[in-house]
Amino acid sequence: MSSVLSGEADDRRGLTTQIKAALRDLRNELSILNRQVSARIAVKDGDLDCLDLITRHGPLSPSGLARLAGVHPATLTGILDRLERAGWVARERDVQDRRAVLVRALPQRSREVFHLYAGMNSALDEICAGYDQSQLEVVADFMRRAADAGKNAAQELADGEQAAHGKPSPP
Amino acid sequence: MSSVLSGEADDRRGLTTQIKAALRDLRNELSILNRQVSARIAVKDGDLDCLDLITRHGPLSPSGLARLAGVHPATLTGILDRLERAGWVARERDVQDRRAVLVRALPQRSREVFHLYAGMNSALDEICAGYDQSQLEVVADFMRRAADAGKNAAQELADGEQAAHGKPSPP
DNA sequence: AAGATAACATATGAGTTCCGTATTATCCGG
DNA sequence: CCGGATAATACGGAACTCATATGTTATCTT
Repeated sequence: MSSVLSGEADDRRGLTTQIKAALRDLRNELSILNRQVSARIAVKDGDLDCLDLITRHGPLSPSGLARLAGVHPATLTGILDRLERAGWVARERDVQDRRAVLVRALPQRSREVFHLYAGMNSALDEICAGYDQSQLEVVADFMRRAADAGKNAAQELADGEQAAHGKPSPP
Repeated sequence: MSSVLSGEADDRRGLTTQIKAALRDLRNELSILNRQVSARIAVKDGDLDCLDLITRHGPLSPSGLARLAGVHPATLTGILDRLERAGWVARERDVQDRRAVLVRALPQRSREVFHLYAGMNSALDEICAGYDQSQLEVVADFMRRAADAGKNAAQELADGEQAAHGKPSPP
């Protein structure tokens, strides 16, 4: 068989491994950056994750947010208490369903956190400037797929947890 | 002025914005995945971050790890206590400097966590299979740069914190 | 249509974690 | 050797997490 072909296959395998390693690294560094930013605005890093979710996924209910963030509902109450007390978010009752609450991010303070990410932001601009358009498309595409894969993997783990403690598997 | 050129510039700007959004999303999803994995092995998610760092950056000292992970040294003592008690890592005294300690990951249990990431792992294999070699190189390269940018940004924030509380700026 | 049931958010409290500071052990320069 | 610096940990108060309980409102059942 062709050594050229198997050589290419090896390269691909190696690259895939490199990508996984880079992804672990990336997650870790971004996680640390997140921690530093959190410390600056005097919230827990989990709180900042939630704030980010609230900002991006519009006004939403605490229970929805709990599912989205993968935290216990009671924990989320505490998180929202802190975010609300510090003026990051507002709670308002849902007019459709008066049991429910809608949480929305307040725009004023959001600028602060944006400013803290300014360094990372401009660094990313510089990095992106080094690629051509089709390459940027590849990168954006890859990251969206990877994020989706992460979401699915997390969901499967959550479901598995469910199955382990509850009924084995619904028919 | 050329509408074609400004159109391309607009596309690039849009792509850069998309990449930043995708990166936020990616970080968030991976963070949630991390939380689920942590819950499965009964450790805090910060603990898992540290375990990952220990695994990847070989045996290292608690103080080095504290710097690397961006956590308070006293907090790290607690983290290591938990990881050690559960059999994830071992502490051993450094023979060169008997004040110091070396922390190393124990291989046995590491397989468990590997298994929990199996779903994500195979999903990434599939995703990577959809790109050709040069595209994979672009992705790997981008992620390494982004991780580096994150590290620098976090470092700058940490230094700024230092400057804010200590001397304004050393000459 | 009325009552039972479920869903939503939050209160409560026990157990755990975080982190500023103090303590102990060790290294290094003079 | 000794004084100062550095590594890791001990300690304790404040803060956090989470299982469970509670009060309110919606939805289902018959």
